[in-house]
Amino acid sequence: MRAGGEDPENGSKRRRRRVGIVDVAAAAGVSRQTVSNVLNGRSEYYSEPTREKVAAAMLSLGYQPDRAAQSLRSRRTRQIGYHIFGEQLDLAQGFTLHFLQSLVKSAAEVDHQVLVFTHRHDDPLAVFEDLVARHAVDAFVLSESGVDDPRARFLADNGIPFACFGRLAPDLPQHWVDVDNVAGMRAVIDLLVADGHVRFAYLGADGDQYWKVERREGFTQGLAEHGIRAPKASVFQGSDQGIRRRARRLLGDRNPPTAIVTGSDAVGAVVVHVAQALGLRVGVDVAITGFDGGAVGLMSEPTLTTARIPVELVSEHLIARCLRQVEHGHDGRPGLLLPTELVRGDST
Amino acid sequence: MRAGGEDPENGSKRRRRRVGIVDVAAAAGVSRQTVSNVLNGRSEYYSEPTREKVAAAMLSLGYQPDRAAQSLRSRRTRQIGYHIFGEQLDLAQGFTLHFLQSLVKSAAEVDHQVLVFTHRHDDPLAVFEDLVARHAVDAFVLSESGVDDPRARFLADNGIPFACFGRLAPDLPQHWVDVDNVAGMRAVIDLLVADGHVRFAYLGADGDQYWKVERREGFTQGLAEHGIRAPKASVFQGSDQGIRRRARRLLGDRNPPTAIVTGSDAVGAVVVHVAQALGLRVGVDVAITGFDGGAVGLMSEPTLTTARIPVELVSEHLIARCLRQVEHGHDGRPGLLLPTELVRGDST
DNA sequence: CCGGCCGCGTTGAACGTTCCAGCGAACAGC
DNA sequence: GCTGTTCGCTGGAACGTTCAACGCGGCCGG
Repeated sequence: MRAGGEDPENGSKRRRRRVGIVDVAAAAGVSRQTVSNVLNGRSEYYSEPTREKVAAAMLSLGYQPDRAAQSLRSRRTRQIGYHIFGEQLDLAQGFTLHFLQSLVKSAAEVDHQVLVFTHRHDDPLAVFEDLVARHAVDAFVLSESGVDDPRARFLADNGIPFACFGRLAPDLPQHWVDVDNVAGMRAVIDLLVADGHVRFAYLGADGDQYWKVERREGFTQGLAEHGIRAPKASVFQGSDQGIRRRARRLLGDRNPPTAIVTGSDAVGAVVVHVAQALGLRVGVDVAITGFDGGAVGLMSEPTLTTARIPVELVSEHLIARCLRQVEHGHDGRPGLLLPTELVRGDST
Repeated sequence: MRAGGEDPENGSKRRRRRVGIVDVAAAAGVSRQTVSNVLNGRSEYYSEPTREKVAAAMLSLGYQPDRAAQSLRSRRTRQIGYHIFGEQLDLAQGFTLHFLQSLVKSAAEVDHQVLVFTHRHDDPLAVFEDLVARHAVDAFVLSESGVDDPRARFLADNGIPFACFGRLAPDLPQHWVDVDNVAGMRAVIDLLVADGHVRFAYLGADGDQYWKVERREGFTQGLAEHGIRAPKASVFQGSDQGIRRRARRLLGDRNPPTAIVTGSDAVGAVVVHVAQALGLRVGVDVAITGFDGGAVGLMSEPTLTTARIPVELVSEHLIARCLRQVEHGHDGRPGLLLPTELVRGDST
């Protein structure tokens, strides 16, 4: 029975009241507090038979706890804030949405919800304080966080719980989860070397985010391990346009690389693009790899060989870390580095 | 002064209490209710001088209303639920995120927040009812809504406020905002015809969503208006792979189209891709157009000529429609059709 | 001069939950 | 037998806000 109209049963006084904890208590023949205890799983305060009675009553009355009331009294909102940049106009959007979906799912599993917000341009940090002051969220999840992320610094300074997707400076509390970009990239190189490639190039988006630097590092380290030296000119980071230009130049060379490693699926897709425009068969004439494992790589043709980021694990851990801080007031554990998963596509 | 530690000023009793409406009332020398009235802008219940006193007190105390308490008493959460599909693995993701950003911004402007959620697979509709029953949200915004969207039908049946980005069946309350795809596509055709194109083809993603059908319709209508007939074979809707194949076939023809119109920027980018792989200069040898005006089209090379969806307007109206229902219990206004904006890129 | 109404306020009572202190019974230790 | 402790449970009192109802002076129409 969904919502609905009249209900004579409870028409004695005024308008129909919401079924609350008191109704459940009455139905189960216990006190409010006991119902509350059952609801919150404080198993040391009730016996098994009581739990069953209460559970039955809740079910038959279709009881749902009221978030607002719970929040007011317990000072916990069961909501996690996710900061989304307002302008962000690049191809990483696909990945961001994918991550957000995953985050929402992970939060739902522990009965939490995700509140998405943007900052005001005049004071980008104010909104973080506001949201927690007004009791809209318990904690924050930040993605695209740089090592010296001002948001993280601000939150840490104010003792507001948070967790970042991306590493943080050592003097900040290590509330982060990240993937091992170096290892992931090295695995990609291993695969390419095993495939017999000898001439390599690296293309990535510009910026000094940890992951961008690391993936490039992974590239050179991986090659070094196989005794291959990457010439300076073959490693490039730049804008979308710059990458296209460089890719064209590399591939038009009379001694072109046999494998182009890129810093993300988005860049990889662009390079595939350029290669095909030059009449090359990707996966045959030249190998191209990405990094991420999201939709972009899967939808490209040919599909990209890539290091998949375990998005589900990442978000799960981020949520867990937030909750730990909310409950314990801190999270003693160090940052968490997760491995990527090598996914072989048709581009190599 | 941000948060902070000790504050001797109020150390008389227990721990430091949150600054609430009563503190403001005391500081301003008025009653709780008056502060509340000022806060909620019920201007018929207070005079201008009182308003100023209260405002000054709020400012000096740094008062922020507590969302939880407000929600509990007023039965309004000031939160809007946005449903995001859990699996969605296509290139429209970029647009979805763009739209979400815009929605968040529009909501923020009327002091509302956006709660993102996904459905459970066993009962996709349950979560909608849950969220409103537990007082987590006041209303829902649905995007990617089909004409006969089951979510919209469910919400309408249960009297839950909502607004859709996308048209709805006539027997449903017309809580929707949409763009005029037909007109937008016709404008694109007009431009192409003015540029001297004579042989056209249409490529779009498959599916029977209103917008997909409409954009295709706009294509044929637009051509008809100029006395051009589009042969059956030149109009195609299919999967990503299918589109690539068809594009290759079209462009490899000995009498290829001079302009390829596509149903979205994502498809447009793919087609640009294919054309370049065949050695064609997009914008010179062949014109290609998109539809959306998001990042994909802007980041592609050359940039796509496209019909831009006024995302900001759309989300603004969606939020407005939600609020109207929450406040009035309904929204008498009919669906809203917004025009697109023709954006000329380098692909034509 | 009276009744009604309007402008501007006020106070008590919710809203639905969890916190806090306590309480009886059972069960132990000495 | 007395004290202490744990288990399971209870009722009163918040949490910070808005709702509902009412007060009171002044103004207006009759």
